[in-house]
Amino acid sequence: VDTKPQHLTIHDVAAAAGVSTATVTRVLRDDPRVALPTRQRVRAIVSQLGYQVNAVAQSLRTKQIATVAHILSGLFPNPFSSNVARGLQEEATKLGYEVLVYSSEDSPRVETEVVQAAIRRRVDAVIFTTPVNADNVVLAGHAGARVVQVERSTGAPSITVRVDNYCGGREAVELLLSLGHRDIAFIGLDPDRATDGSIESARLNAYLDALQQVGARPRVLLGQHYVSDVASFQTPGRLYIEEILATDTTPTAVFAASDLLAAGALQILYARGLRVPDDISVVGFDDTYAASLTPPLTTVAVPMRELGQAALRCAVGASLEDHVELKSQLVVRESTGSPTRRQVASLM
Amino acid sequence: VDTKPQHLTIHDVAAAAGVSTATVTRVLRDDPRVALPTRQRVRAIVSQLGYQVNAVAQSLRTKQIATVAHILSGLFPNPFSSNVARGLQEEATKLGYEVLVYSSEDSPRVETEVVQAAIRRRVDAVIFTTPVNADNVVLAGHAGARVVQVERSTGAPSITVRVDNYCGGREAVELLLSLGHRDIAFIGLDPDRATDGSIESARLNAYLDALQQVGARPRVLLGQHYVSDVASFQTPGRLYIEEILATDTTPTAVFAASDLLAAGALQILYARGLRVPDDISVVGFDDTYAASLTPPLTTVAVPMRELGQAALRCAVGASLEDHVELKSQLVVRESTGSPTRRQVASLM
DNA sequence: CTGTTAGCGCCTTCAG
DNA sequence: CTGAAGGCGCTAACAG
Repeated sequence: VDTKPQHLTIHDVAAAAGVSTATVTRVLRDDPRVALPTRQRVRAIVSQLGYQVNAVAQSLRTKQIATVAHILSGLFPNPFSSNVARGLQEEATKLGYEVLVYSSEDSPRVETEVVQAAIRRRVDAVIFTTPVNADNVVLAGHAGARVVQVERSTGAPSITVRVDNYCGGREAVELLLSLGHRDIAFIGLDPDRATDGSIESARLNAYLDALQQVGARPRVLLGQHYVSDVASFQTPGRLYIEEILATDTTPTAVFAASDLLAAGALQILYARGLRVPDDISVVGFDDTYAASLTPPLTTVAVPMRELGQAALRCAVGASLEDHVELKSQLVVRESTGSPTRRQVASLM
Repeated sequence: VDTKPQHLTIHDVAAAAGVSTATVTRVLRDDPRVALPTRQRVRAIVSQLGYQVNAVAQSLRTKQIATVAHILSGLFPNPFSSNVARGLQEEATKLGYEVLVYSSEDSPRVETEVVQAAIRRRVDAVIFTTPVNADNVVLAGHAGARVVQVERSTGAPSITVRVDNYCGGREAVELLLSLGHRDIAFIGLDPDRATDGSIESARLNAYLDALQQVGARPRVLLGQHYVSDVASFQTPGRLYIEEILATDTTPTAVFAASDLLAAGALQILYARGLRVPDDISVVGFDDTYAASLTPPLTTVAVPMRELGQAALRCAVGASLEDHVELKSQLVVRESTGSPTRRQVASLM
């Protein structure tokens, strides 16, 4: 390792093999019209020299970029974004694409900048895992890139990949109902305060509809306490559950709209000496932290990786549909059980 | 939006502005030797047309790639990798670089492939957050890229960025000691079974040394149960703590070599009806899951984001040092307390 | 089957 | 201060 090991070019290879550069390219690209001996000789030289084509020159010439941009929000890293990113990665590798990752840092200005950077790179597609500003998704589209919005989306038209939150919510609440619970509280973020409240609405409506169907009275606690710091995302869960515990009758179950909210709730319940699920059942949503919590949390698993995979497939045109909707899955762990006699008695 | 909006070139801009392409470039690159009126006219055309330079052509010509490759292990996504990735991202944006993310999937073969892909792209640097095979880091170096290994490293020489795990471990155990604990168990992975056991060793040795200094007897439970599935990483923690609880005397505190292990331990403790920290104190390591656990876990915070930032700075030559070592930080939460009379009595 | 030629879009001497 | 010309490394006609 000396100073700056200049990269080899096809000219070097051509010279070493005693052929023209055109022949080298043909061998590299598996063009059949090259005599076998020539082919072998070139191959030998290539591997002997350790030559690697210059993908930059190649892209310029062929206009094949084989790269997609993945723009994450400022929330990254969180399990959701990370898992989506991972799925995307996997699928990209599988299909021969590479991924440029950017973060919008939740700022429209920064988002514009990264979209422009992606455009300059002439990426084939721009995938937003939580876009900030509709104009930016339009901008990406105008530049000729395919555009995909994952889970959350602005009004801007594009391919979308999301999960059926309503259905997942129904399953969660219906599990509680089937266990015998009738006094079930809901804690979640206020749909109207979120950038795109559709996820929050779906989960909340699923809860309301499920209760209504059996004539149970809802108890909704919507987050006024929005906390943007990932490190203290449990805090709202703690606050909501405290409000609930301050009422005359404690519900027999709580449906938290996210695992993080549930985590906060579990902490308070523990501090108050209430056992889960003996004294109160808890269900989460996402299946991000669920398995690590105490007790292991029953939750609705969002197929994060699959979202990423689907997003990539759409991004490179390997999918027929333009609007994919994936199903969530209920995962029953140890935080749910039937209401005990004690609880039922206290309700009378 | 018609069919395929051809990208504009510098020629289009030049024609529209009635100047040569050379002038357009100069304006774009803020070359001072362009008359003000000309400059303004070109600028106007550029923004009016929405022209964006073709970074591919630009890179080919200038040989400035301004891109680094970040190769993650198959463990990704986990909070560690994700946070490192995030720090890297931030710093890259700040310094004008872009990041290509790859995953080695823990396979030497795949790792070789992604390193080659990075080389073909002529990236300025290759950053490994958990390299698999030393040959691949050598390969990257041979190709003229700067190479950085984060936290774990193979024997191959390169820039390294890591954290002082020994020091962090000492602080954790010394906290327990200062609280009055003398019977402290250690649960962790066996250093000899890890790819690069230096992290595991450092944490274990810190524990052993700290106990030795006060003459306390160590109780080490090393993981024979290695689980590679992220979804069930709590499992080992559960198994180890069960082994501990099966002994005659229960320790008054447990030092878990990672938050995930601690999470598993907390779950078992809860199931057995033991209160934390009243009956037993628990300390973790990493500060990944700690804040979400029940009770909020006292742990040693690893500066993951800072690792990523430092890695990027080293990767682009913006750092003076070639071997960075960052300090961890003890974060005291609610899982630690003094041993109670009951515990002390039971030890007699 | 193989070589020659002409660019991809941009930047950078070198002249004017 | 501005333009013309050449070339980065590779590929795709087009000839032989």
